Amino acid sequence: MLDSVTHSTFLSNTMVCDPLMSWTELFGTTEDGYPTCDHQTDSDSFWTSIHPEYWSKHNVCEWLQFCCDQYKLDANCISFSHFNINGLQLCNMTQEEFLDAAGICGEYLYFILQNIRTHGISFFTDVEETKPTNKDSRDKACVRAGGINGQECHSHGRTNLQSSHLWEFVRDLLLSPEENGGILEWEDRGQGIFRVVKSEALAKMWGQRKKNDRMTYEKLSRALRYYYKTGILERVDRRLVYKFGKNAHGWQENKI
DNA sequence: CTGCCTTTTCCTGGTT
DNA sequence: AAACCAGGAAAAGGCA
Repeated sequence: MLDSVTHSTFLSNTMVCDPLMSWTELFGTTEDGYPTCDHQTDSDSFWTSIHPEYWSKHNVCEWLQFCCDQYKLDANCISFSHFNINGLQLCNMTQEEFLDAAGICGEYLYFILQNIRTHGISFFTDVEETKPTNKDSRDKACVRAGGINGQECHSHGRTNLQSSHLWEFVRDLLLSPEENGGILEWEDRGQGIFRVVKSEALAKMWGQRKKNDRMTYEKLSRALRYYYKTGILERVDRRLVYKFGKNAHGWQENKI
């Protein structure tokens, strides 16, 4: 875990990405914990049951997160601040705008979105059958383990919980104000300093995520303190205030 | 089964 | 006094 964090922090995306990897190698038929049947999840059907144009802002965010989980995309590629839009706005984005916002994963995500829009499909197996020319295969490279997890996602797929790390949960909550409910607040957006406004609510929400109704802020904060050691968080000498460290990624504004 | 990692649980003691 | 913060220790769970 720490390894992947370190990599994503110190290597550029282009370095992480291997342009030679084929579509199939990355998304295809290898098991990799994602056998074909696993794509038939409730989440998949959710995303195809409602036309993207009718997705809410929250849905858009969830969809991106779901894709990161399901297809092992590196969330670090995506500028989430650019996707604080509803489904209609998402569908109205030009390909160029979309690529700008979604970074190196953009072509692949754009392709998935267009497939959902036009064919109502999102599964990888479907995508695979109608995959574009291999020039797009370079985007696969942003595939890595440890993508962010879908917050409050309708998905109950195994992969969601598995990749659910506390700091990513906190980060994602900060990045989606609608879902946040004032639980967390940026204190200094640029420096990654944030405050836990409602500690008990945060613990409860985290407990829900982990299906653990015994979670408390005391215990959650102990887990947060362990992040000081790994550089995910840095200590801030104020009550209920934390700061993202050099090994945390994906929280920066306008940063891909 | 093993080892590693993150998180949970519990605890003692200090601070606001 | 209640709510936090600091970490140690140990154990639970997930994962490769």
